[in-house]
Order: sequence, then C-alpha cells, then structure tokens
Amino acid sequence: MSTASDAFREAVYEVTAMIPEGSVATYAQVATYVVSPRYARGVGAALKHLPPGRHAEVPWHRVINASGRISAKGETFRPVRQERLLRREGVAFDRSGRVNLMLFQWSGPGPDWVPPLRP
DNA sequence: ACGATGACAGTTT
DNA sequence: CAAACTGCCATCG
Repeated sequence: MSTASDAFREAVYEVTAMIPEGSVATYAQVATYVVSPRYARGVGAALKHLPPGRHAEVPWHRVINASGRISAKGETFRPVRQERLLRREGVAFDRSGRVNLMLFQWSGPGPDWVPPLRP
C-alpha cells in the first residue's frame, strides 16, 4: 500500500533522475516539475532520505539551492562529497564555492512534461 | 495527533 | 553582501 508521501518522494526521484550529467537543478526547480515550487523544502527532505541503494539511479548531488550553493545546514560530509561528485562531472565552482546557474542549470524536462502530482 | 525540524526561497533590514 | 524574517510543507519524535 502506498501513501501520498510515498508518491511525493517517488516523483522527486523521478524528476531528479532526469537531470543530465554535468548540469544542476535547484530544489525549487525540481519541486516545480514535481508539483509546484512551494514544495522546495519537501524536495530536500525527500533527497535526504533517498535509500542508499538508489544512489546510482538518482543523481541527488545535482540538486543545489537557488543561490548556486551546496546546502550544508550543519552537515559536514555530504556537502563535500556532493561538490566532489559535481566537479568530477565538469560542474565548475567559483572562488566562493558557487555554481554559475546561467551556465550549468538544467533546462528542464521538455514542453510535453506534465507534473506527476496535483497541487 | 502535534509540535519541532530542516539538503528551501523570496523579501526585508 | 549577510543576517533576520516569513511562508511553506514533508518528516520525525
């Protein structure tokens, strides 16, 4: 049996899985394609609880915040790991550790995409 | 059931 | 530019 929240998480994973290597998306951007931009925090929560077994299938590291920075919020390991993964695939960080979204932000799923969830 | 928390974001100071 | 404040909503204890 599946709950509404399960559907939300799956939708987040589904959208995140579409982000191509070498580009990034913001939490609000993913939220927008899932259902609506207001769910940005929910996207963070969903990715935070991504099962380790699905890390290959879902590129969680390609999701960063709207200022082009990697959200740290007290954590130490995850942010470092995330930056390393992004660098490895060609995403550049400026002197202050910020990604230029004008250059690296994902263009989106395409014109025929319909959000899997209803607001 | 409910209050606290947080991988957010936009606005204001 | 940074810190504070505000609205938001999935998760957790």
